[in-house]
Amino acid sequence: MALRATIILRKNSPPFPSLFTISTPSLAHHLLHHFSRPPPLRDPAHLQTLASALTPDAVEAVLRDLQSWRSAHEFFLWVSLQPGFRHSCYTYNAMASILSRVRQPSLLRSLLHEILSRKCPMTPGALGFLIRCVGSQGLVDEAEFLFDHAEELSCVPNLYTYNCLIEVLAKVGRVRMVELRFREMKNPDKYSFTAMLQAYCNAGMLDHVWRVFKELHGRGWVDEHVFTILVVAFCRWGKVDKVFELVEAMEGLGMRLNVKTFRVLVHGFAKQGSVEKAVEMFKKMKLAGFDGDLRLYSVLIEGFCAAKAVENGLALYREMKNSGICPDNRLMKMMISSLCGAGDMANANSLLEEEGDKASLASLVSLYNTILDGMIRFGDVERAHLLLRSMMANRNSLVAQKDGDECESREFEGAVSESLFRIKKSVLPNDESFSIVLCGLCEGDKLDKALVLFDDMISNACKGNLLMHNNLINKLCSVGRLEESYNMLNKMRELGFVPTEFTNNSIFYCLCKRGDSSTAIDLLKEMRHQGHVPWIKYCTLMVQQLSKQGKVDEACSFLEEMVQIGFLPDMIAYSAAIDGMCRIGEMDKALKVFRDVSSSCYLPDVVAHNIVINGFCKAGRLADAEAILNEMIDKGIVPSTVTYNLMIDGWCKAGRMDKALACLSKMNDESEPPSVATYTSLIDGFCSVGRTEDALQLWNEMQEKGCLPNKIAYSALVYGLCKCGRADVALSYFHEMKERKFEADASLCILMVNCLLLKRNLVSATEFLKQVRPMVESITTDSKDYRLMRKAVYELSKDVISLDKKTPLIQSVSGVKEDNYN
DNA sequence: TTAGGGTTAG
Repeated sequence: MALRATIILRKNSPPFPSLFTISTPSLAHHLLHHFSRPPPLRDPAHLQTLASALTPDAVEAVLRDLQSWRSAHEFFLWVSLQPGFRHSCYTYNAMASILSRVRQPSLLRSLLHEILSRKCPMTPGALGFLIRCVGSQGLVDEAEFLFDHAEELSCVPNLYTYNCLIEVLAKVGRVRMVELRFREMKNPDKYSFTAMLQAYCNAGMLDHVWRVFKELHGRGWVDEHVFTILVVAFCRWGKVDKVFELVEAMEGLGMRLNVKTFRVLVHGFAKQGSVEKAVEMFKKMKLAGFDGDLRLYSVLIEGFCAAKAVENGLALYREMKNSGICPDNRLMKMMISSLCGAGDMANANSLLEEEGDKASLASLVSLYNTILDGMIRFGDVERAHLLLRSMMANRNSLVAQKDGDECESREFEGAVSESLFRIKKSVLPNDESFSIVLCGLCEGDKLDKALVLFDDMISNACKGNLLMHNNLINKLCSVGRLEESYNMLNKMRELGFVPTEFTNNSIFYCLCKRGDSSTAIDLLKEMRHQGHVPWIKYCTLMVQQLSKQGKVDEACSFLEEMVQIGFLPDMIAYSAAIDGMCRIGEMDKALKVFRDVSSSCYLPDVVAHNIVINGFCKAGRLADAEAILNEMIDKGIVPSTVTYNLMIDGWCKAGRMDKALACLSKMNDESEPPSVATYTSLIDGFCSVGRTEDALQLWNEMQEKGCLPNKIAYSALVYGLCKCGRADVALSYFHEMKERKFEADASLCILMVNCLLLKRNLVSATEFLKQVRPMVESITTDSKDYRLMRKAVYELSKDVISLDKKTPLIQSVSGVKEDNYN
């Protein structure tokens, strides 16, 4: 390195001698002096002089010593422009090393380009070094390219060059390429095998990992690095026990992990939820003589908190503090949040007491906000509300003392002792505090309290946040308080918040629930303008509500207007409209909409077809219903159980049991399992035509197939048997129904009573009448049930059976003449 | 912050 350069200086350029030789360190020193300062402060004449003496060694030294990478790069470019200077592989590598350290892959790429285009001769070692730099920045293809073009750089790669390349390939898991290069190598060494191991670990190829490990072991090449690769890989795969096994094996061999690996393992286990194991590893780390720091403690404490073992987290927190490490705001928030979330307000409070004084005012308020949030998550919104109120009281107290000694830093007990927290005098609630509690109140269905708090918030000169306003509006809308939600919308705008898609959709919901289509259309226009999209399910709600109110045409117009505005309703919304028309018997209109929608926008699905089939069945137009069924099969839409149920019910109601049974067997053929509704329709159908035995056979078949009867099925059977005069069989099923905890309706009981009377089973009839008594109030005087009831009471009153005369209905029917009700 | 809204039996 004792190179000397001769520099011929211009005349009159003091303080430098006119002619002298300069050593490399001195040259480097002068260059460093210039390039460490901004360009305007450099002496161009002097630089020019220095330029003529440049040597690669000096350049390398300057690059190494310049503090800033930008200056280094600037120097490098300057050097490249100097006539007569040629970079060596070492100056290139010095620059490459800097660029990879500061993560500048694109500059690194240009550097490679230059090296290759200038065909800079490289030694195998230099090429290996360069490949490492390039690979570390993820430029794997470039690394391979360099290797493959070694010849152009007058380089014959040696074992080291190969190892550098396969390490790069291994790190990114390019196993096949590693294997290929490995096979090309003549005498792979320890490093080559280690790179292979790394490759298999990164690719998760466990069998290969063990194979290579055995190979390394057999050659006596297993070292700490090899173990570390394995341990980190097993940690990543969540194989905690294996990691411990390996670490113990290392200990047995007198090896130990380095601190970085320990940290990786502790972090890894904690993040994977094995916090106990993380702590065990942490203990090993401390035994190995390494200390924990805030980050490591934080990740462990967080692990405990996430595992709902807050008390362990707290113990570790204490240990950390005892070892002299102070928590940061993030850890404090996590601890306080977890303690509150677990309901441990006392410890949350102590933590705040211990650290609160050290925190800045902003941090302190954010800690209080964490408490508010934690209380709400614990389900104690009331306590959070009280705490917030105590914080608000601080402001009032400050105002009252304005001219007094407000610098006094005393604390006073929170206004409400149940909040358990001492409120530091300086703490005032901010927008976040109000938002947290207001959202909590909304969530807890305490809307009116939230509204009062909102007004108080405004008096406290706070304005909350957007989420809070949205929640308030959403809550108001969900309980139908539309006017108030409009007021809130105005207030939110005045406070500078811009309503979002969520805000508008909350209002849209309310309008749909009310069936107010014209206002909803206005809102949709506005939303379109603002680029907001309506939640399509509310459109369906609008259609349903309008249909319920008998305004099917309005529902259709609403959908049409939506299209005009530019929002296309989906098939579900159209289906709801079609269903509305079917239910008022407007089958032809319904069919037209069904056809229009099919031809213009959607392929109707099974449910849409079912709706039309249902419409036709209920209108008694079974042939039309069947035509729709065939049409859907032709379209390739598979009928569902509901489809067949609708057809079966239609045929049963028309007394066509043959057709209904044919449908049932089709269901079995097409493996659409019959449901309890299928059997109920059939049982009802058989009873209606007097075929009670067939009905009972189906009843058994249903249960054999694992289909359990429900209340409707029982009612249908009992009703049918009564109608056919089989009171005793009906009675046994009625009892079974009650045993299975299905409550019979009043109609069924009354029917049962009359049926028993017909059979002169007066004792049972009386029992039943008593059962009906609690339901009497719900029977209207103009109903069939009422007439049947009167008839039953009259029949019974003719016999000497004690009746409770107190019941108004029974009183009213007592003494009624038979021809009055017949 | 929001994913589920339309069809069947007594």
